[in-house]
Amino acid sequence: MDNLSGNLRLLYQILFRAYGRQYWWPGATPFEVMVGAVLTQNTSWSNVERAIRNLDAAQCLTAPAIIAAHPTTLGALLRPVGYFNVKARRIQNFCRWYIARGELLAQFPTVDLRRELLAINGIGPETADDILLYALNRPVFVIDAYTRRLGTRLGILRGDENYEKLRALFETELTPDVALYQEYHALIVRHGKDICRKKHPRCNLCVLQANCPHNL
DNA sequence: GCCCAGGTGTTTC
DNA sequence: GAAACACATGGG
Repeated sequence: MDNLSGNLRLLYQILFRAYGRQYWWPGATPFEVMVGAVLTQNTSWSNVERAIRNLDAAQCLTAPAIIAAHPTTLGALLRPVGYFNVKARRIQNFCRWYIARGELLAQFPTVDLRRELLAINGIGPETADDILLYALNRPVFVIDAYTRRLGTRLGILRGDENYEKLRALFETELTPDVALYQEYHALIVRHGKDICRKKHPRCNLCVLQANCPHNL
């Protein structure tokens, strides 16, 4: 576990060389990014895109419209993302907070925003950090299942660390750089989608480096 | 037909 | 407190 800083930086370089820039988050506006962050919970992004198109087509891609919509109507638009009844409630909860915060949002300190986001029913640590990093451009490192899996397979992590522990790990070892955090998380997800778990059950480096021990 | 996906909240032991 | 369960669609 020594020289972790070096490991995390090296991993970033390897991923960047393998995949290049990812142009994340896919979303036209910050608000759309926030909505997408809630909708993508345990759901593939292609399904989220359908739901966002539905919202847009129904003139329902604004916070006031989402709040005003009947939960059943909203649920029908969200059908493609799965858990649509749950997520209808969740984005309404989020939008009520978003409206209440109003223009002052951009000026709030990151720690305060994070605490408030986590207090919303339906916003957990990953969703909160997606919103902070990709919609509000705050230097918060996003941890997800791909991050855990990759770190575990590379032997950098044990795998059972809790969310805050992992976030602290990355944020301590990397300089607080929004562009770096945005790109790093995007690369981890890209790699996670790219590798086939059945072909590479043990090691994620195989597909990145020809000199990985498993390829020798 | 079965497993998984850019999680989170509630219920149960 | 941890562990199990509920939420639900679309793609491989």
